Amino acid sequence: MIAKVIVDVPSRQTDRPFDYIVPYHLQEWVEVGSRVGVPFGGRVLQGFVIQLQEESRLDQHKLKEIAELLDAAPPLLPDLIELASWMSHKYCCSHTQALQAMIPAALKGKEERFISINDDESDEWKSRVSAPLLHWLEQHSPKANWTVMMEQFPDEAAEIRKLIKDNKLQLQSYIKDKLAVKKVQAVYMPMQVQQQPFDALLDQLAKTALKQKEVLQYMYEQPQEQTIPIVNVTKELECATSTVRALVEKELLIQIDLEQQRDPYAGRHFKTTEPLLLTEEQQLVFEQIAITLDKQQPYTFLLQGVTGSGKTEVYLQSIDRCLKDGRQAIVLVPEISLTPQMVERFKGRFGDQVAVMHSRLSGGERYDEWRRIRNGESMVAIGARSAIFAPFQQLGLIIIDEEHESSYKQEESPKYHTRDVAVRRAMMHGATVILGSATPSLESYVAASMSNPKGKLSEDKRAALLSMTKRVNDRALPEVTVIDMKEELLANNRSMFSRRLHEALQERLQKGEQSVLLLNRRGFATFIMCRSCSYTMMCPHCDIALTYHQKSQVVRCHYCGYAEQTPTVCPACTSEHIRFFGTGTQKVEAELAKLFPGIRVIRMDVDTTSGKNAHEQLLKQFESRKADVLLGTQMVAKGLDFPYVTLVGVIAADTSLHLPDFRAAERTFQLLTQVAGRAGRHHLPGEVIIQSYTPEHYAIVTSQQHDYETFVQQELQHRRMLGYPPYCRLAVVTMSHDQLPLLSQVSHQFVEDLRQLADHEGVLVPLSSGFPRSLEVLGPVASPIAKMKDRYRFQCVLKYRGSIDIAALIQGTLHQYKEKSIQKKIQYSIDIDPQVIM
DNA sequence: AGCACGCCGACT
DNA sequence: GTCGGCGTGCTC
Repeated sequence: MIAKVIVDVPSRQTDRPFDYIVPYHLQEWVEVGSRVGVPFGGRVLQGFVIQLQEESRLDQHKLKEIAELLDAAPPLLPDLIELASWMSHKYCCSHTQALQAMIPAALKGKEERFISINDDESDEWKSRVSAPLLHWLEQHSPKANWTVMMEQFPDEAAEIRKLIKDNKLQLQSYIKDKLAVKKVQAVYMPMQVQQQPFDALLDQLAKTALKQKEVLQYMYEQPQEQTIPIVNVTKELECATSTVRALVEKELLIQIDLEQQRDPYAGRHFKTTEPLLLTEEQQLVFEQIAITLDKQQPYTFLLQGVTGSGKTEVYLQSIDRCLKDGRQAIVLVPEISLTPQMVERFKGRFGDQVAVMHSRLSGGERYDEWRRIRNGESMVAIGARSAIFAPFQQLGLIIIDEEHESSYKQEESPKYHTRDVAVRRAMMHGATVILGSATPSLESYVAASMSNPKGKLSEDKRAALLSMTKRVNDRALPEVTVIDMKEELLANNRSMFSRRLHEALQERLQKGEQSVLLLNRRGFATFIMCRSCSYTMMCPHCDIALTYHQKSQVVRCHYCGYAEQTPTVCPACTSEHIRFFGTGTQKVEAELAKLFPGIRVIRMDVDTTSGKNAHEQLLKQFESRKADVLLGTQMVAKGLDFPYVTLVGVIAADTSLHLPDFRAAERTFQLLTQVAGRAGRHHLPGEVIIQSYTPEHYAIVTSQQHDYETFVQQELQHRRMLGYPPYCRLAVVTMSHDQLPLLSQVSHQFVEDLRQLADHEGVLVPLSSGFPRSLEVLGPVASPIAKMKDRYRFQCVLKYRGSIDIAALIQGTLHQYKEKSIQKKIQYSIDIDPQVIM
């Protein structure tokens, strides 16, 4: 049998299957999706079997054998292999990158090498190495670690290679996993012992061994061959481990290693909840979803529901319906809103069937949760982005909550968008997708509403828009006030708080209610600027301002890691007026303390949330009313639900409006709408105050009125005028090199070649022409970050429309560069803007 | 990505 | 005359 294997080398040249013979003893075990160790170019590499086929006589003589099988059960299933292949094409990444993204990092094996002395050879070679090396080899063979040897005897590397070639020494290597399964030592009483009368067993113990007797009795009373971890025994009976060991020595007990699963939620109790009675609106939505679930045909719903309309309950009941058919469900949530509150709702309804995967779990915990899914113990996976690859075999439902969130796009290769992958995966399984949001992304909204505006199912469509406009219990949306900060300035108020916000805060303090303050900034960097000469500290390797880290008193580049001490005087003009600028969360905090003496503030930013559970802990403190104000960036806006919050203030709504990003207005609208939903979710009425220098901007006006529809219409008009998605699709090709002239030359060449290829296919037509298939190539121009890690960066933007295989076009162009020197030195990065295929 | 093979400068 | 630089090319 021949296995086609994708080897774990992320390079363009090796990004294809290689053939290996499946050795006889592995024939029963190697499957599509298996992870194997294979000899490749003189070493052993990890690889994935993507196909199996019968041997043909033509090629087998040059083929090598699979060296080892790395897992008892294949970590990947055929559907994921197919999905990976689709991803590698669509997102222009190697197959191995796509495959690797699907399994926990714990399963990324690395080669480990050992060297041993070949016994049956003569001793004459021993004079060819130094005495210390020979001694070391003799001591450690046959498990002498190669890496250790190379570190200790670097000068003798060449001679060692020769000795291996001459068959005096032998090199062995195998793949070692990053993380092993956690084992606990456990004991059980073998049947033949347990069948004997207890007194007969006692005879084998010393009369004085009272503790051993206790243990023996305890084990004797267990059900037949019940395995119990030793720690449990010692805890229960308050005895030492050695006591148990003594019984193992006497063969009264047998010790084994028990695979243990780390349960990140161990010891927490989740209150069981029953399905709630749905409101009329929820019921209508649920019925539509139930129909497609029952049909088991792929379908995508965009569920637009105002904050507080009870989307989660609809999710829960949909999942329940899906589980009843014996199919599994995936729930995706933005990383930041995957809070214990959220987990609790799902665990409360579905109990242990829920597996949770997020970045705050350790590698081992994540691996264990993944294994629970893989072996069928778990039927519901809830997690961030990568949980879309949960290895379920019969997927019935995928839910993407807050589908507009930008964190669903992965920034590193493979640069996939979770939404697109979800729709694709659902197609393969006949599963239903629910995209939920109060403020859907324009591309989803347009795709769903064009596909099916009335929300009625029809046979020929695969998507529909569903909406919920009423809040559960008919609570009113909070009153939103927009303050024009220009007027504050005219009224000689130079503080960052408007008079209105100041009053409102004062009022909450008096009443003992809580407030949330949002500093609307993307990122949280604090940079350093001289107030005298406006010199800004920049990274010498990247075109990026250095960020200031308070804890370590250094300035650091967060793209390349370059760091230096924070200066006390300006390096350019030696002025002492060098200051930290940035998020200003600290500045806001200081001002709050000045204006409201004794105020208790919890600040959430990079500095305060870097620890493992810091984020969760801060929120807990706030929830238990240990603070009056929660102050922070975007992260305070997501999914929080505190009963005593009656005021939400946005310090400067327009800071995110003027970013060089065509989605800036959309992001601002979404953020403002979301924070507005934070206030007054319970019995106390809420108030929202938004401060802005451009209060007339449509993103601000419409968010004040909670008017998604009007915002969309205005924004669509802009997008159409400027030629941006959803009126076209975008792909950005970024190229980088350390020599600017060469980079410029190659990128111009690239654009020219791409145009030529597109023209050849008859699609190089301006978008304005109205042709169904059209493409424009813009650039090359310097990237927004013009230099990174000493490499200059140029980018080309492709705008296109219609059924154009943009990835194939780009790859086809790059493929033309036969000159290896160019191919190697220039680095390419290809970014496909998310597009909803429905 | 590694690692081997191969063709040109500074050393015993 | 050899050691070693890293440019080019291959890995089932």
